[in-house]
Amino acid sequence: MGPLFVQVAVENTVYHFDRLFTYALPAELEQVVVPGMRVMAPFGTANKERVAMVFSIGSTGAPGVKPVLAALDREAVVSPEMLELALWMHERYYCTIFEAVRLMIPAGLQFRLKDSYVLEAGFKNFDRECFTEIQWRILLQLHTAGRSVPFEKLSKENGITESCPDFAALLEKGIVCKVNTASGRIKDAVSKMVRPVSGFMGKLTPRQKDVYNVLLDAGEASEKELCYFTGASSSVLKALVDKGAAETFEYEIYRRPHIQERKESIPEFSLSEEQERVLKSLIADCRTGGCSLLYGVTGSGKTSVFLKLIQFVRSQGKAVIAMVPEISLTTQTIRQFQQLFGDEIAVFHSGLSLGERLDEWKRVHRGEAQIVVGTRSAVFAPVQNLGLIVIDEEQEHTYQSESSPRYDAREVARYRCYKAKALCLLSSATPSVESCRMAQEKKYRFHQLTARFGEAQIPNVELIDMNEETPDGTEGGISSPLAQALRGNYEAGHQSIILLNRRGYHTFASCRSCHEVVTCPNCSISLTYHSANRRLMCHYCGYSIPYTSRCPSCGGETLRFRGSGTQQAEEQLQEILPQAKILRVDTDSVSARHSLDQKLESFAQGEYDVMVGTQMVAKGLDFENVTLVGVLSADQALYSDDFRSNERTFDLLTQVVGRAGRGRYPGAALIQTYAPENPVLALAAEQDYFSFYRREITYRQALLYPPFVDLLVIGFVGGKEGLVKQASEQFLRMLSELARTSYSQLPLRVLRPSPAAVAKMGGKYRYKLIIKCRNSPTFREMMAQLLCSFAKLRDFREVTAYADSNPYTIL
DNA sequence: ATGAGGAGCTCC
DNA sequence: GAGCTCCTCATA
Repeated sequence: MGPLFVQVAVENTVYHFDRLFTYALPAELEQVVVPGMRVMAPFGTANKERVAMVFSIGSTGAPGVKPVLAALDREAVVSPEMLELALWMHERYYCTIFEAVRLMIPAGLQFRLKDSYVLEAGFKNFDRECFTEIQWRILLQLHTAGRSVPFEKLSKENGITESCPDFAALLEKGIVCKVNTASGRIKDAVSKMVRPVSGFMGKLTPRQKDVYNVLLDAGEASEKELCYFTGASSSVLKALVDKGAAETFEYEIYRRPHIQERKESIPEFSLSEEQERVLKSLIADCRTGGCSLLYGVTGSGKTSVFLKLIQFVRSQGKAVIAMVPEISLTTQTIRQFQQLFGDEIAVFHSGLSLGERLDEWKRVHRGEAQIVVGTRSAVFAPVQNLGLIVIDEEQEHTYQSESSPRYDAREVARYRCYKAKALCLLSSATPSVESCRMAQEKKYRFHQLTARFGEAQIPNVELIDMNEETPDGTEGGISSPLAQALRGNYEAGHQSIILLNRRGYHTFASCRSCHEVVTCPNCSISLTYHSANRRLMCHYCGYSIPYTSRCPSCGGETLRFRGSGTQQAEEQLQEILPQAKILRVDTDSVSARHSLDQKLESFAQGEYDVMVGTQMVAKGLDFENVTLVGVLSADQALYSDDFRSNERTFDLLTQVVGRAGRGRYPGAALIQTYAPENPVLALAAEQDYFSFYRREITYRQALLYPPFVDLLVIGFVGGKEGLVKQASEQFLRMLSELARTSYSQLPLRVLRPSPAAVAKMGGKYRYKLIIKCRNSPTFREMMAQLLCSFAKLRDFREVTAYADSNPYTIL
């Protein structure tokens, strides 16, 4: 057998030179290293130690390549299928391979490389005279530690830097050595257990004897339990162990996310005839794999159908991933899932602690949990033998990552399903235009649920023309028909939901005399008033100033904040319904992790009469006593200059209207608007998805938008505006050149570069370049080449270019 | 002669 | 992006 080599993805590379690198595998690691395991590898001319993921092991490799230094895992942490997925993502999303790999490893398992220092092994010369004060302190600290100490700690406690003369001298003489430590891993949670040593004949005190007998009886117990049951202190246990009457061992436990038990249990559910029919066809789809789209009006019981489908898939011994768009929806969903599947469920979302996340990941990795429920990141769950991925409310933009790697969880899901011959099920009451088009073209199978489940009726929707309402001085007020409806509903003992469209409802501050709006100096957006701290704050960078009536622009005492946030809406509602209990739900009021769950739970229990909030209240919630929904202003989303604004408005209104009348009482919805003639609003009021789709698809075709083209946005970011602008122009020239020569066969349309909607963010200027294209492998090859050659241009070092494929918004 | 600083290149 | 080498140019 000749020498072996490994192909690895190295961390902290940059896209333009990222690829799999080959290292020699030393003989002592041959039996240890497998693909999917991380290793330590020297990288670059300085041989800086970097974490690297092993992709493959083979016998080909140039002689003289550097050797891998050590294995960092005891077993593979990423499966071969997931490694393949990482390469696919690298090609598809213009990210580095390791960035893609990182998504597949829980944060608790990720290494943070830290520079640490140790005392030289044979160091004996503790002569105070030879060292300065600071050096002496460092020596003592390292000596007492007896192991490596992170530089951070040394620096904080001794006030040194890596290049300061005292410290540099110690390094120079080799008295102190630099070592790289991989840290930041979360420890396994262990429970300390005790078991008796049978046939123990030694002497014990009465107390000890007592505990020993309990232990003999129980066989084994955790230290905690044993102390609790016997009332003994831990020193009694320790004495037992010391005398040899008992021994301790460790038992790995899992940190499980805590799900509140609902007081009454959900009754066993049965399916309607229509649901039964859809379930049958979905079961048939599972055999073929591919993609299916389930369209079901709000309240038609899509979830019940999934649950039955998942039961089927599990009965075939296959694993399931179920995704929901938001954390706030996971609690309701998980509760339902747990009723049916118990511990087979693992939860994946960002609301968990690092320890919980790690442990849920481990349960899936080890095959102990085979149903994963979670948000976008759940698509990377390490399930084996995948049978089904369900994507609920598939049109939601939360399935797209807004930071690098800018992946789309739906595309990743499709890829995983395709590879595993599993079914990818997209579900929605308002499918994205793209998905519906796929169904229309028979690329996805299509199923629909047209009736609300049980006695529930589609709510009656009315548009209220706000132009006819007498304005009472405040913006976004509550019209008299809505106020009347609220009173009626309150008196009937039912609950109401009021939606405020956050977009355009910013409580920005503007000056009455000079009409200037207060904006962030780092980001080109207006500051928002927060009543909690009475400050004007920037949503992008966190910049804030105290709110006063003094205008920063003209200096007059005429600054006022305007617009109607949830708080003002809450106050107005309270005026209309003085007796009612009102629940406000927005990002300000639910910042604490569990408070949203608690609030929703008390709303479900009927402790509140009205819920008012932003998009959060629009989606997925299911309260059977809600019979009235009011939308304070439907217009804002319509007038943003984004090709998806109609779709967003239709989706939002349909969803929120769908919250009403889900139980046995009929529901109603009132939508306030200044543009009552707008056809999108009329279609949403009628809950007529297919007419909306037909209208929208025509518009998309006419203006050449997805799904008729793919969009690729190239973003340019840098500190100097002129340079960023020039960079985008240079990029355009390079693109035109390539498109004319080597890639002349590619269909392509490029829009002129322009400043991004938020042209300045965090003090950096941003430009964008929109490319309408077919996202083919050849196109991606061209873009990869372009991004690489652009990165090498010296003139634009200070500008970074990145690509964002099919972004949800192109603002 | 000397060394600071910029350009250019590679990273296995 | 980081770190290396090589080159140039100002300076004594």
